[in-house]
Amino acid sequence: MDDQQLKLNNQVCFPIYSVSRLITKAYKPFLEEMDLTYPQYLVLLVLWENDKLSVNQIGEKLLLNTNTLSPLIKRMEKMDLLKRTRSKEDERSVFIQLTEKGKALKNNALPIPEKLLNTLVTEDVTLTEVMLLKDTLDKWIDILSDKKNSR
Amino acid sequence: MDDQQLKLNNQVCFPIYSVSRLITKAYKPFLEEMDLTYPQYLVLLVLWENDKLSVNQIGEKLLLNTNTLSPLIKRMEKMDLLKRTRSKEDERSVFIQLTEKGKALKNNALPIPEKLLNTLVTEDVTLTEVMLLKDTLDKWIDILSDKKNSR
DNA sequence: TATATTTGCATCGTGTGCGATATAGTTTTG
DNA sequence: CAAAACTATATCGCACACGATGCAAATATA
Repeated sequence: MDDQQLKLNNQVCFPIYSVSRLITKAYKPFLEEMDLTYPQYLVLLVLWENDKLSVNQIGEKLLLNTNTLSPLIKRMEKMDLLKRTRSKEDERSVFIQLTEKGKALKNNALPIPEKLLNTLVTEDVTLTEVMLLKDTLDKWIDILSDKKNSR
Repeated sequence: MDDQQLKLNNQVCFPIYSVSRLITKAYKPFLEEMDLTYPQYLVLLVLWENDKLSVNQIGEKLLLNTNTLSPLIKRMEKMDLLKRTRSKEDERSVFIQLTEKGKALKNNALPIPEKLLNTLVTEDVTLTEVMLLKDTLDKWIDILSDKKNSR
């Protein structure tokens, strides 16, 4: 039987899986200056854009569930990057807000995206190509996450 | 200061990270019929293509280190999918070989790549688009892993 | 050839991801 | 209005990833 599709080199998903890990590794030197992991950095990106969100709201933006976010956010609270406050309107909700230290980190983070882009955009990989890739990935996120259903 | 680049929607790495997790989730229903996780499936892909490899050789193909592979492979040995044999030429090396059960799983796996592709190739995302994406990702793997240096 | 270095694999600790489940608070419904 | 259904968050268990480190075997070098 034809098993060409089972060959590693013919897989589309494997390079996505690998590149994802390699990119996390590429972030590492920049992030560890701030004592951050990549998922923690993502939480900060969300909060820098829109402070005071519930755990769920952060999860919707990052496509992560509370069973991942809860401990992650608690570690960040321990690092004094944010604080957790239970909502008074709805006692089930917990609002996440940046501390001064958390807000201040934004300045340190400003040069990071460009540094990463310099690694990823080269002779071999043009900016146009990267934009096309992002387009495809964004469409896949729509297909694979249940965003559509919840709209 | 301009912080547009720090916005989540302008990030290229975030969709890669998300899609990687979403694809693992898309594999799940097919893989758990065989009691496999995605990384375990990747190890099998490698071994179906080329049985009897050392732990290091598998790691080179999957871009994973032994600290990840060792426990993973031990779990697969416990599931009777493969066996580990210390090399006689070089006592440091451990060869990994499929058991009959491990070989037999290949037949169950044959339809998986097409099923995944049916999920990923739709009205919105053409096959051409997917091929272009794979090209870009493969180039990034070359850039980000140290493959070049070790050649 | 004795010593230093390198190599292949493994273990440990930490931080995710995520399915399953628990719990408390809120809303719906008979 | 009381019971049922739902919701937001948290906890638990398991399986990765990966940096740091350990160890034994192999290789290089003085």
